[in-house]
Amino acid sequence: MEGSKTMSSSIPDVAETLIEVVDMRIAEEDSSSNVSSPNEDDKVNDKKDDHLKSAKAKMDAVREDNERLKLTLSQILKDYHSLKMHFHGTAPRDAPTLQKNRPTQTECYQQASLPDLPMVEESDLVSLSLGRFSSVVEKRNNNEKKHEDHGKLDGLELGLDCKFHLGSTEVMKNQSPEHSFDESKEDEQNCTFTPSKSLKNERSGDDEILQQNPLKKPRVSIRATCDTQTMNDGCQWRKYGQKIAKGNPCPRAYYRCTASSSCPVRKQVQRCARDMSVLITTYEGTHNHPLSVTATPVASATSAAVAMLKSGSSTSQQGIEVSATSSTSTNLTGFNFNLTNNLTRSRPFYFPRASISTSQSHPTVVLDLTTPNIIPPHNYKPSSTLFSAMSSSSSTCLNFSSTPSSSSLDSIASSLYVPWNTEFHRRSGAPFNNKNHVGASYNTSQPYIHNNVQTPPEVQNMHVTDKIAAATKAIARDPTFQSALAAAITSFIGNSGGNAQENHGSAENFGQNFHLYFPQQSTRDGNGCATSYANKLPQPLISHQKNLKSFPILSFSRSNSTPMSLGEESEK
DNA sequence: CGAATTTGACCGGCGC
DNA sequence: GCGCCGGTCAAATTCG
Repeated sequence: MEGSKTMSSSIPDVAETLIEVVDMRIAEEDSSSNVSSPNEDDKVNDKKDDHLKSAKAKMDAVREDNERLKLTLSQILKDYHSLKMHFHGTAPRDAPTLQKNRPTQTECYQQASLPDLPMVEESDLVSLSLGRFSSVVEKRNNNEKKHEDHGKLDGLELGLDCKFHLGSTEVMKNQSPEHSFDESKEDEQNCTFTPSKSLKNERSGDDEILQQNPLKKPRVSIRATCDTQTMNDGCQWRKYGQKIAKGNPCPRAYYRCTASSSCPVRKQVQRCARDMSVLITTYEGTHNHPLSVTATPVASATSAAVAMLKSGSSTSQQGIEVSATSSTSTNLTGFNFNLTNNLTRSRPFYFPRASISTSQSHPTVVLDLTTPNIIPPHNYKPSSTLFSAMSSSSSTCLNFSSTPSSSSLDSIASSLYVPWNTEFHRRSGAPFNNKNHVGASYNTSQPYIHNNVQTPPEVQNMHVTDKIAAATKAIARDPTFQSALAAAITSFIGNSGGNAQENHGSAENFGQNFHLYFPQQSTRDGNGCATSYANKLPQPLISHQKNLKSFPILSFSRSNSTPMSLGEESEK
């Protein structure tokens, strides 16, 4: 509210000041041009005349510019006043009711449309223009302790609202609403981040899911076979809690990023109840600090997943249905990365499925790194209808399987030849020996080993998290690949209602061949993990699958035959 | 001794 | 309104 008043007074003031400054400079130049002395010799006079002429010409040009600037300024002022009047005339109508008998949000909107309600003070405008936060404001009104911060928060909320309409994204960290809020909130709360509180105020103007789930941050859940306590993602984490969650004997650990004191990122780590070898790491929030090289891959993957979530949800009219009130799963996109290189030009490397779930009201992208890679059959034919058969589970998209088929493994083998001996693994050689992991009676002393895989020894020896990191690193480090991925997701989702083949070649501007595949069958062969995860989902989720829009699998085929090089990586 | 972890208490959301 | 549950806090404890 204070910011609104400040804005209303400062903008015209600044404009007037600018105009005055412009006039002053013109006057100064006029006076300085008249200072020339007439008592010089002819040559000097000629030169001075020329100089004067050129100076006057410049001045005329400056004058014209100034006139244009004046016109622009006056136009801006006019627009500003117009907008101000418009704002007065629409947003604040139901402000008084907030103070008394608060109506429902719908009632607020209805009242806002009434033309004959009295104008209200600007101080009331903010909270009303942020109807989504009404509950928060109300609660704060009922809370004397927090009431002191009410005005301050309102200003914050207004700023957030504007920023959302500017179209911030997860990737635009510093401009992202959640960060702008989080950081400001932390200022209020002595640098203690409390997602559950800040989440109330979070919204996304162009995100269907987030509009339907305005209270929850998007999450990215990574499922990976991992024999260590946590998956090494390159970030620094501090454990701040542990809980036994319902339905899983394994405790859920809560971590916060410690790379920056104000970093809002949280992660939850929990073993899969049905397959103890599977570690489920759920990330929430976006880092607001520079990431180390080792932290970039996973962060990029999660950011991409969140971007996918946002992009997908924004196209809900084209069929992505995500319910805010019940758990649903949207099988969004299968990523099929064809890292063709010298080793193999055969078949694409699949990342079978993308899914978005809103379990527990959190829009969540699940990246399943546990499932085997799928090789498209030789008689591979597009079939959009068959893809819907893949909608039977909640999981995944980016598949950096630890049980790859040979050819698919070969296809990324070059990107996995990484001397990836992390500090984490050196330190936690005895896996999963935390005394607090009660009920975790499985033997994790051996890495999770899959059979029937002919893999290069380097890759076989790699830990699954190393593979994840290496593969995500490969993506993160290859700008053309990243661009192609982003472009492909965007173009595909944007055209998901049409003929996907029309997208063929859309990524060629990024030096990539871009193919779309339509698998003919489900890509799970079932190490049990993904299926079990699906089984964990509430029944309504499964029943909703028939209503979900299916998407083809994307294939990114590198026209560049050079294998991706990742070997220079070294841990701190 | 400082940093990191543990763990019981607490809080808020949500369903009944 | 109550209880359950997820998530966080913060004092106590452990670790290096």
